[in-house]
Amino acid sequence: MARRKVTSIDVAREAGVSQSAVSRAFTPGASVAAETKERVHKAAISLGYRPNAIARSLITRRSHMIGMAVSYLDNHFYPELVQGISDQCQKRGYHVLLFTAGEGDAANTELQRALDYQIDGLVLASVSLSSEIANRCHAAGIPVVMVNRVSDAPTASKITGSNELGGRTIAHFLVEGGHKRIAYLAGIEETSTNRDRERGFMAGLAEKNVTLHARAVGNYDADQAAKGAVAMMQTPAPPDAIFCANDHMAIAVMDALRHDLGMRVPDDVSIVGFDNVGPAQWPTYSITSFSQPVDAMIEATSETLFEAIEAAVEGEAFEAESIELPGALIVRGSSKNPPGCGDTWALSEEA
Amino acid sequence: MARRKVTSIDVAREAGVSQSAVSRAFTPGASVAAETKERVHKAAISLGYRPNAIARSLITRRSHMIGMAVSYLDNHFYPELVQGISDQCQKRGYHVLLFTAGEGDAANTELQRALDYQIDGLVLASVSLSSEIANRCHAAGIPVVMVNRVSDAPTASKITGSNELGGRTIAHFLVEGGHKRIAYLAGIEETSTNRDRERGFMAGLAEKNVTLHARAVGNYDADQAAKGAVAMMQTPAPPDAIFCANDHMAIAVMDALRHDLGMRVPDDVSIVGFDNVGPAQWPTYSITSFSQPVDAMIEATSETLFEAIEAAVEGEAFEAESIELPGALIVRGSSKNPPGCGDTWALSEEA
DNA sequence: CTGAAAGCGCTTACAG
DNA sequence: CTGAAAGCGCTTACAG
Repeated sequence: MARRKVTSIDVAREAGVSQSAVSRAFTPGASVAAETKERVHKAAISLGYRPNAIARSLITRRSHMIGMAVSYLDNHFYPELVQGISDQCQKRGYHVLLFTAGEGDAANTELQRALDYQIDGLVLASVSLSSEIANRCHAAGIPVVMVNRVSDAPTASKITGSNELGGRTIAHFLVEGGHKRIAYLAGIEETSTNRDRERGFMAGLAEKNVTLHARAVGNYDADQAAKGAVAMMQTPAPPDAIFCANDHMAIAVMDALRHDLGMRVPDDVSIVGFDNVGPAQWPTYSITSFSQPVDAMIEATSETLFEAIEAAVEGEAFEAESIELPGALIVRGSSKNPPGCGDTWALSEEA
Repeated sequence: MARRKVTSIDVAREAGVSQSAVSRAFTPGASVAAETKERVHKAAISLGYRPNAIARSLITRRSHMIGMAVSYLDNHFYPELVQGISDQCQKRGYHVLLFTAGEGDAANTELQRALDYQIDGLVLASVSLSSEIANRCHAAGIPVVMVNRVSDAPTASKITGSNELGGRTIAHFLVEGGHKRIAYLAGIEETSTNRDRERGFMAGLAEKNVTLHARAVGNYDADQAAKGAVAMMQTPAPPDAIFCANDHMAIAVMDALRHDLGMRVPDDVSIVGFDNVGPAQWPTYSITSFSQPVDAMIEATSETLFEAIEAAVEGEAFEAESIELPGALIVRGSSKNPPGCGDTWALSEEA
C-alpha cells in the first residue's frame, strides 16, 4: 500500500523535466511544448499521478467547491434541487460540499464551517441565513444564493417561485369554484414561503370579499398537517376547501381525510397544494397545485451563482439579484373547479 | 469589501504573539497557556479570522471531507441515506463532498475528481465502482464503503440489506398466500440489488416447486415499471401477483393498474415491493414490502467508514467488511396473505 | 509554554 | 518554451 502520495516532483523526475513543467502540463492553456506535455502525461500515468486539488486551491484561492445547505430532504422538492444544482456545478468543474442543517444555531455553526473550507459560493436551499454569516460571506467575496427562501440579507441573491401570486390565484380559484368555507393550512410560520403564500392568499380572499373560515398549522410536516386538517374537519362547520401551503402536506392531508375520516376529495372537501411535486401528480392524489418551476429555479440559481463568482474573480462587484420565476395553477382532480376551467387556471386580466 | 482574507499572521500581530501561537490556539489539545489562547481568540474575533481548512488539510493530509457518490435521488431511499450519512459525518467533524453521477464513464470521471480533492473516505450509494478507481483508492489509503450495491472490488466494504433472503421470503409468502401466476418486475439488470433479489426470489419459488409465470423489466424507473406491469396484465393469462424489485416501481405499478386498467389491489392482483420506503407506507398504497433498515445502514456505513479512516491514520491496514443487515417482510394491504399472517412474516424454521 | 523555521504540493511571475 | 524561486496559509518537530 503506497502510503506516500505521488507528487509533481516525482513526475518531473520521471519525465526529466522541472516541477514547473509538470504543473504546466496539467494547466489548460499554459505555455508548454506539445512534446513536453505528452512526456509529462505519460510519466504521470505510469506513476498514477493526479494533481492535488487542495494544494492548487491554496495558491489559486479558488476551491471550485460550492457550499450547499439543505434541510427537509423528505420533501421531494429538495432532492430534485440538490441533484440539479450539483449537476450544473459538475458541468462547470465545480463540486458541492453538502451541509445538512435544520434551522437555528446548528445551521449557523455548519455554515461557518462551510466558509472555513474556502468555498467559492454558497447555495442555501430553503435554509435561512443569519445576517452575521451573510456579512462574513460578503466580506470574503463569496456570493450567496438563496433558493426558495428569502431573508432580508441585502447581499444575498434570491431565487423563488411566485409564492404570493400563487396564494392569490388559489384564493380566487377556490372562491370562483363555489367554496364557502375556505381554510388555510400553514407551513412553518417563520419561513418566507409560508408568509408569502399566506399573504397572497389572504389578499385574494379579501379581493373577493371572503373571510378565512379556519386556519391550522402543519409546519410543513406530514403528521402535523394530517392532525391539523383532521381537527378542522371535525368542527361543527368544517371547511369545504383547504389550501395546504405545500404538496408534501396536501398529500398527508388527503391520506388522512380519506382513510381516517372516510371522506371523499373533492366531493366532501377540495384540497389545493403548492409546488407541483412528483407525488402530487400521481393519479391517486391528482392534486391541484400551484407549480414551482424546479428546472428554471436550478437554472437561475446556477446562472446567478456563477456570474457572481466570475465577477468576484475579476475583482468586480456583483449585485445581488432577486428573481421570481413564474408558476401556474395546475388544475387536477382534488378540487371543485370554476366553470369552464381548463388544465391550468390564471387570474383574469382585470383581477 | 475586504478582498484579502485575514490570516493567522494578522491575528498574531494583533495579539502580539507568534504565528505558531495562533495556530496552537486553534488546535484542540495543543500546548498553549490559557491566557495566550484567550488573547488569540479575542484578536481573531475582532479581525473576523477563521483558520483556513484548505491550508490545514494540505499539511495534515486530512481533508475531513468524505466523497459521496449518488444517483437516482428520485427514489426516496437515497435522499434519506444522503441526509443520514451527512449528519453522521458532520457529527464527527467531517463533511460530504457530493458527486451526482449515473453509471458508466461519467461516473468514473467524477469519482476520479473526488480523489483529486484528497477525500478521506468514499461512500458509494448505489453507484458501482470501476476496479481501476477501487485500486487507486486502496493505493492511496482511502477507505471505500458501498451502500446498497455490491461489486467485486475486494478492497471495498459493503453494506446491504438482506436482498437475497428478502426475495426468497417474498416467494414463499406469495405461494403460501395462494397465488398461482407469480410474476417478477425487474430493476436494472446489472445491479447487485436486482440480481440478489431475483436470485432469492427464484430460489424461493423453486423450493416451493413453482415456476415463474411472467417477467418484465422496469429498470427501477416509474414509467418503465408501469408499462411493463400493464403489458403483463394484458396478456391472456395475467399474473395474480407481482413482486416489484423496489417500492419506487411498486407505487407506479399500483397507480397504473388502478387508474389505467381499473383494477383492484389485491383483489385482482397482489403487489409486493422492496425497501419499505415512506410512500409505500402511505395508506393509499399500503404496500407489503421487505424492509431495508435505512437507519441501521447509515449507522453501519459511518461506523465502517470511520473505523477504516482511523486505521488509515494510524498507519494500520484496514480490512474491507461486508455487512448484511436484516430486514423483514412488512405485511400490508396490497397483497393476499397466507392464513394466520400478522404484521410481519418470516420463513418458517424448517424452510 | 513559546518562537523561528521547515515544509505540505502546488501555481506563477521572472529571467533566460 | 523552460527552470529556479517565491509563496499560498497553515502545522509541527526542534530548541529554548
